[in-house]
Amino acid sequence: MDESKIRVRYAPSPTGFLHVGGVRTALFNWLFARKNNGTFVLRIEDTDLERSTEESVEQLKRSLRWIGLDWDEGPEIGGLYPPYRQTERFDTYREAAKKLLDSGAAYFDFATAEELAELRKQAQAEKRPPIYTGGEYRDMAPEETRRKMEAGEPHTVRFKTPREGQTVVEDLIRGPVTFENSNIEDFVIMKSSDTPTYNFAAAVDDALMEISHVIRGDDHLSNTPRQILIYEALGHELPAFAHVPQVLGPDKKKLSKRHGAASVEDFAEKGYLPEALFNYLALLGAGYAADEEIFSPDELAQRFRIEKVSGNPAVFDEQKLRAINAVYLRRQSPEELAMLAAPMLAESGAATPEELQKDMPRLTQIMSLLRERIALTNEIPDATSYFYGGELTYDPAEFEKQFGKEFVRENFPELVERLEALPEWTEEAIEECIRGLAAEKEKGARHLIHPLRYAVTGRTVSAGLFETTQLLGRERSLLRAGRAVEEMRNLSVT
RNA sequence: GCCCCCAUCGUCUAGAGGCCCAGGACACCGCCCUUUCAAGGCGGCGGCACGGGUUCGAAUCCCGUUGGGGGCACCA
Repeated sequence: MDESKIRVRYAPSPTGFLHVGGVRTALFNWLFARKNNGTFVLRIEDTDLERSTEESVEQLKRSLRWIGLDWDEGPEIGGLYPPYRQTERFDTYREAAKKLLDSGAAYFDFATAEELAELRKQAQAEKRPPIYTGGEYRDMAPEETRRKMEAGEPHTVRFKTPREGQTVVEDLIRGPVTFENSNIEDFVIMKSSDTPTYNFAAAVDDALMEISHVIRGDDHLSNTPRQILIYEALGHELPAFAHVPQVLGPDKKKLSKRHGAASVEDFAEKGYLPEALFNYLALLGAGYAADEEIFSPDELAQRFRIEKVSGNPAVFDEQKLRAINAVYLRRQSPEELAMLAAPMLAESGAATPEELQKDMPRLTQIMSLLRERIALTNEIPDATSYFYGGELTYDPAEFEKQFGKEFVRENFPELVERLEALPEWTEEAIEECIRGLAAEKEKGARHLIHPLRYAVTGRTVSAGLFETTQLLGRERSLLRAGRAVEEMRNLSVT
């Protein structure tokens, strides 16, 4: 196969945020294109004038770029077959419709909405499938049609579906899927507003844009025979089809906002890295070997095989995404993380932009301490806040737990004095100081470490205490430790 | 109701007739390391939906049942 001829497309309709299920099919298209040196086309399917919005178009492009899916042809880029927005291609569809009308593959239908609803009701009552076959209009005499047209009667254009035979979709993932033509109604291709329906516009565009592989959500599988019929009537060679399953929530229902997060921006907001979402989504149902799971987009593309994509719907597992995100976070350099953290800290009010500006090297060190302890970038402000500011407020119950013990009461003040006297505020000196005192008192160092940790960080968990204390700085550490000594003395002796 | 798709641990999956009394990852549970929490190391729990075939042999092939998903618009 001539690889340069491989053309795929992602064709979203701009009616809301970019759903992760959507990104995943975009992703598969992208991977397939990159793997085969093909072209990845972005086409905006905005024929639904009611629901399509300009914000959604922008949002869509932003989300795609955020996660790293760049398109080779499409809006803002151009390409061989512009325009890439269906609302700008209406003439093309009208022309194609005319071609089908002329060849007899389609016909004008004058049935009103009420008549159609009535037919549907009737079919239902008789427990027949509601398949509309055009009634008197399908084979109406040309003169009669002309007369009605001239009278200005509202009409649609319908496809004259063969009453017999079968249409088979050769699906790359599922194999041949056979549909009885008798189960396919004479579907509308041009609405009475003289604009195309989805099935028509999509098929016409895929044909004209020379799309070689249609990779899309499997909610379109049952549309495919209609599109094949259109292709054939138009005299175009068929593309290959691959229908990828939906992404489900934990309750096996289609993933939605109800599940917490469903769109790319939801996950971005929650603190996920684009690389991590990319990696996770690509893994979800793509049938990669399971021995390793962390891959770059290029590696994923090299290993991607469309026919290995699983045919069954995949449940979205945020815990796993989170785990992968943690891996990516750990892979970032402390410098990169510091760049990421600075604006977050400023925004959260934990530190002022000035002090951050002044001391990026310290933030960098902080991030290298905390890198392994966070899974989402959102956790950064909370995880680092105690490195900034002065005195802390302690939870009385926890404070008492840490400082109520006799050993602590007797020796913590001494520890603080010794720390104050330290000539050098280094990790090593601090450690020696603490361990030294503990040894003198013949107690495990942990008896001093825990209360000191609580005193200087305000929490019971942190990175290693010695390095933390060094990074906190002498002044801040001693201020907090001294304050703890005072509060300790206020504890009632029990 | 009709049409279509799908079915391996809780979840994502490996498995394309013997290599599988089924392997990995996440989650969970232990242990080790250790100043706490992570990270890391080691170990554990846990699954071929069910019933019939085909075959010397089936997670793998066929049929059915059940279950889940999707579609049945002048929406995409």
